[in-house]
Amino acid sequence: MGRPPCCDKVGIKKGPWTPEEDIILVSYIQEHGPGNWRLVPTNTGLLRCSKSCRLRWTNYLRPGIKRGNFTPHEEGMIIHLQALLGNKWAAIASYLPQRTDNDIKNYWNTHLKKKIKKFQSGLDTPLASDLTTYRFLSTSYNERGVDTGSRHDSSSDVKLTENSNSIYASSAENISRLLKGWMSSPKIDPQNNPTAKCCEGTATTTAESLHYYRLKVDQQEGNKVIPGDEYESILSFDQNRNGLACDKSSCDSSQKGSEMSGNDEEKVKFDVHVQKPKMENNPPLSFLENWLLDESANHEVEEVMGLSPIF
DNA sequence: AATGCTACCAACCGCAAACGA
DNA sequence: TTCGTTTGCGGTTGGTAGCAT
Repeated sequence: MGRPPCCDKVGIKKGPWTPEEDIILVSYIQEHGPGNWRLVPTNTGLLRCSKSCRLRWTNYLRPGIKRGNFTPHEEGMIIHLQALLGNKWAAIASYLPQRTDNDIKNYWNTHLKKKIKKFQSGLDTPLASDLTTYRFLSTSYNERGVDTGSRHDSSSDVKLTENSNSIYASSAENISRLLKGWMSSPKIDPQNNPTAKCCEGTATTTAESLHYYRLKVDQQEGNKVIPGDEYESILSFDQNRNGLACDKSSCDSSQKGSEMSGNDEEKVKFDVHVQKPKMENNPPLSFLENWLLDESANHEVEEVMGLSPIF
């Protein structure tokens, strides 16, 4: 027999909160501050359990909460963060300070999951109003091993790269930057670390807490993320260097490239398996904050939170 | 107008981590 | 170190509004 639920006590009210209850709770918290939730029902006379009081405050009454009407930018951030972090709603919410984890979770379950499903099945065509979201769908899903066919190259990203005013970089650039940040400094110097010249790619999250990186090394165009390509070699995360490591032969683009393509354009495809860095030593996702801020660096907040000027 | 279906979201539940004695 | 309590988190549920038939 486990611990009885806190809300099973006799006389404890359940269900939607009334405005009167809200006022009582807010008044109490204004006076005493949030916390010590166990005392809240006792001191206020509310017939609610402490848990319910805390939830009501954090998800609804707390100041600074923005409700409803998720902007395309917010949608994009949620999609992207979900792809990186999984269903860590609290962590995702920390990057959207005006939104609660519950709100984000609800929005994901009711809107975004469907959008992604549609997108993956190829049934949906990105509309102008949805372009920002689709941008993130591309970066977050197309390169993670999900079979998305050729949509990545032919649809949203084509439009993106056509417009230099885009507030976001292309998928490949974004992911490359994300990865750089994820890997964290010190950055490996390719000159001194010949085995590390392919340390850029795309990140996805898997159930095994591994991050799979797939990239194409192209001597003409530089490193590029490519979706849906074959894996050619495996690289691992080097904890000591805080970067990717691989054997030199598998990184030898000329050798591999000629084997693979047999033409002048030498390309090597890598699949990079990277162990997730330890969180306690590596502040989680601080790079993402920087990245998100950087993405909007040339734009007013209102502009970024609304539609991109390309629309 | 009545009924059924779907989407949405506030709130609940259970688990686990954090905290403190 | 142990154990009880508190807090935080993520999954799920249930009520309700809106729409279709």
